[in-house]
Amino acid sequence: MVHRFSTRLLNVCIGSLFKAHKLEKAESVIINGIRLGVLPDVVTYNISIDAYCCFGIDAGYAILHQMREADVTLDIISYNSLIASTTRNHQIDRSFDLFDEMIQRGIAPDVWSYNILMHDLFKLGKPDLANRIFKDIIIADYSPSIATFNIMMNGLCKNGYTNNAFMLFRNLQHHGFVPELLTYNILVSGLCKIGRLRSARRVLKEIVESSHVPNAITYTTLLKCFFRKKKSEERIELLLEMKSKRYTFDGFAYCTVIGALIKIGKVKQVTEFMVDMTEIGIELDIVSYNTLINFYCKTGESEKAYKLLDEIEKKGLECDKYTHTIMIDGLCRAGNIKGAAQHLKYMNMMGFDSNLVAYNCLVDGLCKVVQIDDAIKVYKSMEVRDSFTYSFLVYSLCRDKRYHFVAKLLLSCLRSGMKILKSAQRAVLLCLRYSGFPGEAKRLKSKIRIARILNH
DNA sequence: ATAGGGTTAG
Repeated sequence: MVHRFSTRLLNVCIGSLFKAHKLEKAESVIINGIRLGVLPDVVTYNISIDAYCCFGIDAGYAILHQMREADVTLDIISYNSLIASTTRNHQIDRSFDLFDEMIQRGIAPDVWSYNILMHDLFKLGKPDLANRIFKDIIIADYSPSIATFNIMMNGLCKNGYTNNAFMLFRNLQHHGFVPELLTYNILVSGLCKIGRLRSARRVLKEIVESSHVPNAITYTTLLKCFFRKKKSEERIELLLEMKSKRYTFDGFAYCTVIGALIKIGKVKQVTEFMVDMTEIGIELDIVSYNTLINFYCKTGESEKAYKLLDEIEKKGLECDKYTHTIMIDGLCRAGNIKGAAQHLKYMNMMGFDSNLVAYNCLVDGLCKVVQIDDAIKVYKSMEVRDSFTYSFLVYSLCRDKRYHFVAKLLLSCLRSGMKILKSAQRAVLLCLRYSGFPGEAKRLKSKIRIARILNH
């Protein structure tokens, strides 16, 4: 009895140590426990799996081996934790292997396992398969949890079936299903994504009527949608509503609002919100810093931007690829192309997973100061390109009257299956037509058509 | 475990 109590105490202890990211401390507590005769049980190991999975599946999987060596029997929770972490670690394909392995070991999946599996299938863009599992759960009466329904509705929304999600929601309600705030937020987000603002607003009303209190997530989702839709009156109305309920106005909301206001050039309002944010005492994270640095880059206050960079370092935060990209874009805007190129080099040295946007900013910057040959040089050195890269180049090549080169570039872009703005395509055709090459324009047009058909 | 935030063109 004493023993069991000690192990429970051990578990509580290492649980909070892991939560505080004190891995080594947790490890030493486990080892000391063993020395004192307090043996870890399956719960101890499951907590460890959860903690180690943030370093990848293999780190979590290693705990399974430890369990086998310690002769502790794996249970369904061990596997569910592992399978759930495949989604977070972008290794969804491995979740199916783990599922097989689990069944082979004679561990029967529970509702959680099926929930995770559904979620993975939706994430992989396979709503049909997810739907089949959902039906199985219902038919076999696996006692679906509220998460089952939430995952189902969210997955439908994310895969372009928002209307079906809504139908499911009404159907469930009809059968006595009581939605939680999360359920409502999923629907609001789904409706916003397909631009059905009015329905989204109606759901907001329903939330209040059902005596739930909408939270910051509800509001930021709606607000982002309003900003995208350029509905200025509703935007202001909603902003006021958000501000009047201060407690729902968190760092996420501030970043959304400030980011959107920067985009539409409302400098004065941005400043007000920035003052507000610091007065409320919101702890700035790297995303907030990026937002603020972007603001100072856009207003040309580079000293302030650099000051924030110092602050990031002092706080022990780490600049991410967004910070660097924003700086590169800012340097270009300030006319310091050399500095931007240097910063990009530095960024490459640091080894970020993607520097495509930063390259695009440099190409755009070079185009804007009409150093088109340099822009082409950078373009040629890029390993990955997207429609932005091509758009920047196409427009400035047209302006520079390099018709044949731009025609070639446009075709290679389309042939590689890349989408490019229709207006950029039109620009090239118009250029050719009105510069004495109507025949060439015609030929290019049919080539574009063929490339489009081949890509479909 | 399932909902929300930051960069690039037009």
